[in-house]
Amino acid sequence: MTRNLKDHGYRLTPQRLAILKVLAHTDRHLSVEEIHQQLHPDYPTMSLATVYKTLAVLKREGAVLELEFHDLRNRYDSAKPYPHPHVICTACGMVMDPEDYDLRELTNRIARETGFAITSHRLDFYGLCPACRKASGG
Amino acid sequence: MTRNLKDHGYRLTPQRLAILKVLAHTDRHLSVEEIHQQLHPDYPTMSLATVYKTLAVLKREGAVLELEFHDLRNRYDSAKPYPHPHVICTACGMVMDPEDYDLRELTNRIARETGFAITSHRLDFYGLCPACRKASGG
DNA sequence: TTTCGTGCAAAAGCTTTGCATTAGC
DNA sequence: GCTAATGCAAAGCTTTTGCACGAAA
Repeated sequence: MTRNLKDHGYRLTPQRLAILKVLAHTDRHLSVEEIHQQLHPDYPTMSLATVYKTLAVLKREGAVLELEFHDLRNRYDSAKPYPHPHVICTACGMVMDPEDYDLRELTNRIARETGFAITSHRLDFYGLCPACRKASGG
Repeated sequence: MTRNLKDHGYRLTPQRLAILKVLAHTDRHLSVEEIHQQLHPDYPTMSLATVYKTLAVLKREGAVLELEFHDLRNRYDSAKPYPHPHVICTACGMVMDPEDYDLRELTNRIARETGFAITSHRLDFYGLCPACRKASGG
C-alpha cells in the first residue's frame, strides 16, 4: 500500500505510515478518534484533521472501506476494503464482520428492474451483541 | 394512524395532521426540508423543529421508516415503514424502492453465526439513476 | 527548492434541545 | 386548567476547510 501511495504521487509521511500501521494491525473497525488516540503516545502532535485527511486518501485509493453512521462515528475497515455485510450492536456500537454474502445476483436483478447503474452497496444488520444481550438481561 | 396516535396519548394538532397527510400522499422518500417546504403555503408558521419532532414521534410509533444518510438529508418512508432495500442515486439523491427482498434466512444465519440478537437491517444499493446516467453520457 | 502535508482553529451542516408561549383535550 | 406541542433560537457533534508553517522528494 505504501508503494501504491508513492506511485500515485502521495508523500510517505510518518503520520501516514503510522496510520497505515494501526489499520494493518487491528481486526476491529476503528473510528478516526480511536486511531488518533492509539497514535497519541507515539505521535503526541498528530491532529485529528490529519487522520481524517489520511483516511480520505486511503478511501480514494481503495485501501479502506468507510462505514458512515449517522449516530456513531464513522468506522474504517482496511482488512476488507470492499462492500460486505456488517453486524452492528445498537448498545455498544461494536461492528462485526459475518461471513461474506454474495449480492451480485440480487444487484443485477435490481439494476435491471430499476435501470440504475449500481456501483456499490451496503448491508448492515442491527441488534445486540452477545455481551450486551447478557448485560440487558437477555 | 391518527387513531393510533390518539390512543397513545399524542395530541392531534393541525401540524401533525398536515405532516401525516403529506406523507400519505407521496410515493417519494421525502426529507424533513421537503415536507416543511410542501407545507409552507398552507402552514407558513410551521417550524422545521416541529417537522423533526413529529417525525420522531411517527418513527417511535412505527409509522415511518427513517433512512439516515451521512451526506444527504434523512428521508422518510411511510408507505413501507419496515426495513426493505433501497436504491439511491449518488448524483441526484433520488431514492427508489426495488421489489422487496426477503432477508430473513440470511438474518437468521448471521444471528446464529455471530450470536447477535438482530432486530433490523438496512440494505442500500448505490449508483446512477436512469436520468443521471443519460446526463453523464452513460 | 518546490509542492504537498500537517496542525490549529474556525466553519459547516443537519439535527436536537431549551424554553416561553400557545393550544389540545 | 393541566399538559403537551409549537416555534424560535441556540447548542451539539462529527467532519470539513482555510491557512501558515514545516517537511518530503
